Amino acid sequence: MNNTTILVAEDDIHIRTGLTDTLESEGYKVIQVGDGQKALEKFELERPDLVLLDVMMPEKSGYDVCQAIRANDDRVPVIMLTAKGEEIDKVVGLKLGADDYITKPFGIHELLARIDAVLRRSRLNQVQETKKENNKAKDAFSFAGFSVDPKTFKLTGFDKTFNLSKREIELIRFFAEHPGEVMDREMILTRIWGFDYGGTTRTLDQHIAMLRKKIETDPSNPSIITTVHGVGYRYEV
Amino acid sequence: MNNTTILVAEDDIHIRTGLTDTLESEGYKVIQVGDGQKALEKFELERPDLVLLDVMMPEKSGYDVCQAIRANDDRVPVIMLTAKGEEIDKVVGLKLGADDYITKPFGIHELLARIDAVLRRSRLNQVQETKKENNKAKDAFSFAGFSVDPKTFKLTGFDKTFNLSKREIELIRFFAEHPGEVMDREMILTRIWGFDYGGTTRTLDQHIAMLRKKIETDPSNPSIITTVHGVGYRYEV
DNA sequence: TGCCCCTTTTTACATCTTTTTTACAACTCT
DNA sequence: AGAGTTGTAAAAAAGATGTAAAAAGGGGCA
Repeated sequence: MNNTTILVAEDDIHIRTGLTDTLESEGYKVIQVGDGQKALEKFELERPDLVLLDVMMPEKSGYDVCQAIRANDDRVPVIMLTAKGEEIDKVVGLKLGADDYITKPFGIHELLARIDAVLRRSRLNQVQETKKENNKAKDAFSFAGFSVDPKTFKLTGFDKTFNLSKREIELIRFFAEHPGEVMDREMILTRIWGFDYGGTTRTLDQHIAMLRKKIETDPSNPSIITTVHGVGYRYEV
Repeated sequence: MNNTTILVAEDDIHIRTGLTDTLESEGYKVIQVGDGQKALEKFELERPDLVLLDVMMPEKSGYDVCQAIRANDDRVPVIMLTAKGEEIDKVVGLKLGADDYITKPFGIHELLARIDAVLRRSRLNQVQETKKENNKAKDAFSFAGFSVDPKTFKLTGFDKTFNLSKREIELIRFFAEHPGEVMDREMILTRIWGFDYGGTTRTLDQHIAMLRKKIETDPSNPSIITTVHGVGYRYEV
């Protein structure tokens, strides 16, 4: 278990609750607020270990909040969330004091990786807590008899080798992490494509079809990733 | 037992009483009103723990009520009920302050899940009550000697395994939750198909027949789900 | 910049599943 | 027996999925 508290400041209710649920399921304590003013209040009150700040918020923008936080705490890690097209250069470039930024929509792995990274850095700064590199994300894993190597983007097994794309790796990893469970489309899209992915659900089907071509013996009659009509897909164990 | 009070504002008498009955049987205290004006009055008077607001209501729309509530209480969770095709984006998008919305017709499980979710969040905000994820909805349960797993959509038992559809899972769960009780058709349709389901009652019979094919030793002479003539069905204990 | 190549997303249509309705035979109750 | 109810196969409708191909996006590089 983990005692790290994260303050999430984001006005979009769906993104906010999505973030909250995800972070809580990762073992973080989460405080969520919907505008910049409340973010500051909660920050003073709770002194979280990390702050996720949406740039566009009612009352006070993420920029303002970040500066205000930095004015009396130059240590707590701050990650800015920016929508595509917003001027992200300013966040880092103008030295508002943010430690990182991430562009929406972002997938869960990307977010968790950055949170890990900034937390690790801030802790190294505070104590000389030499923490072993715990980078599970890049370790090879096995899937339905294949071996998947995220470092080389290769899938090998049964005397075959395929190159995988980034999405394919993410998808396979996701299924590998949930053997036997039915994963519904919304959940997959949210976790891999991002909390506010706006695209169609057919994108996912398309990727599934591509994956099946590589991993299934008979792609038109899949036995590894099966369809659960009206819900999603299941990685058969 | 539960001391949570829910204010239900909905003009359709059938949906409203259906909601009320259901929520009360779940242990919530319910205050029901039929228009937006009364919703506000009751809100001030009773200060419920959660508000269910139909968007289309006489006197004052759900939007208006939501805003008015938010004007002096930015904490109480509000869930909007919208008919299919109504512009739901506005609910969340225009930042009226609702915590969630749900599109009619909705089944009871979906509603209860969302109520649980927003209540959990609002409580997490108030106290730092770190509550473990208590997701009963996804736990496997047993039914007539079978095991039913909502995570995998599989029914296993007696050396057999079947894949279940979403409706079948819902139906089986419903019976499993009410062993020995006679469940009348209207109630089953309301709870599973939604509070304003418009279809015929034969739909249910058809689904029962399908279920019996999977679970009964002799489907034409059922012993697990029996018929109560003129009323509905019963899950024999 | 403009072009090329590769990945990702969207589109479009065929196909397949599930759900619902229909139709009629069988059944229940009085 | 008669009226209403239920069982259930089969048709119909609704909806979801598979997938090829087009379109869009995104570097890298001349």
